[in-house]
Amino acid sequence: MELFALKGFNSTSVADLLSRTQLNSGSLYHVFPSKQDVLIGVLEAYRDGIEAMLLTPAWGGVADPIEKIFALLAYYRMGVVMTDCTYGCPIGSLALELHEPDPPVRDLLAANFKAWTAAVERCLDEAGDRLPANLDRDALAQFVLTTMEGGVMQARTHRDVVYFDRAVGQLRAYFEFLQSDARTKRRAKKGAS
Amino acid sequence: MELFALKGFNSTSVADLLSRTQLNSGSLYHVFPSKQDVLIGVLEAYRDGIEAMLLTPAWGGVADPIEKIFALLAYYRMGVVMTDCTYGCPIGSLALELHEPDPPVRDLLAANFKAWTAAVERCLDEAGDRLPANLDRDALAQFVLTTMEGGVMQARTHRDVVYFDRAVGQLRAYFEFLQSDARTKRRAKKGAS
DNA sequence: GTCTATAAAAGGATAGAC
DNA sequence: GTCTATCCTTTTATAGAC
Repeated sequence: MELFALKGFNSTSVADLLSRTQLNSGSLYHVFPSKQDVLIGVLEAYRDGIEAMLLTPAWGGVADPIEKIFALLAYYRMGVVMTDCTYGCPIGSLALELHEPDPPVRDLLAANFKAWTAAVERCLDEAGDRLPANLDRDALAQFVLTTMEGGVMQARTHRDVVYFDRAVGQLRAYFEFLQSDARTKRRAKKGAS
Repeated sequence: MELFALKGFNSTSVADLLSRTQLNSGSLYHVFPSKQDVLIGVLEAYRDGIEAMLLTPAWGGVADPIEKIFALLAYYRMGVVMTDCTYGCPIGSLALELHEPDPPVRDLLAANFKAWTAAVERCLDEAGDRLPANLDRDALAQFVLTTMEGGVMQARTHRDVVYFDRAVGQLRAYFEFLQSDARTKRRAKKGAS
């Protein structure tokens, strides 16, 4: 996970993997028939570890569902800052690096995105009537991921976290509009009833 | 440009470049001292060609400044659809593939993003008072890029353009709120004067 | 299951004639 | 400026002993 996140898949050699894991060629290949199988193992680990490795640390002490969404983004921000804007989202990086991934790899990338947006969607559901009733929660959850990935990409490229912050700031503004809209509609409904 | 967009930088071999260009090793290396210099040439070509290769075709027949922004996104959508969701934004792909690019490469990636967002920002300026006066146009222009890159990433990963469409749909909703907000403020101002 | 040694291929880049 | 031939390194993966 560490090496693929740091250098990507193609730029990580099997020799790198052996050196980092202190394994010998025979041992690694005994478990993983090919380098791609290591990638599959890594993507499965991310998918299965989203709760323990991402959501739990990101949401420590945060109860409000909408703030949980921004806490998730803040957690990625921390990753960006701590690595001097060289690291972003390992899944996103792999998704763009591998142009024509084999189906098992592509499916796992998609599964990782799905797990991520599903977590956000649960927050949106929890937010209840603070958001408009007619809101497409699926689309908004995806849009949060869109913002994170696009923001991370620009922060990395410019080596400046402000590009991430500005993306999140715009998303925050959008959420404010949505909440304000929900309030207006609630009042109108009350008045009409 | 074609090969790097299709396969990425690392997965494009010099042999690929020679075969596609019908050049011999000696000729290519006579002009480009290394493979990275080819990349630099490609990134310069994108940067210098943004008007002719991107804006002009994307904006054919579109006059409204806000619609020009969405026409730009529609142009990328076309690229996604025409390649069965395998192709996205070549700059974004390279930006995430190259984890620690040499300064000249990184600067050119950043310059490409800058040229792109600058074009969007000009549209925002043209939109005048249809958008709130206190709007951070720089941040919003970047957010359009964020949406495009994040949307393209998910469409490619899921091999389904609907993920791109949903991202753009959310951006559109945000723009509607911004325009509505600008109208409200204009009325309030008129009323006060 | 793990070890060392090595195969087999592909990669970027260069040499030197023309 | 362009040609062919080739060097040298890195890379993924395997062989076969232990």
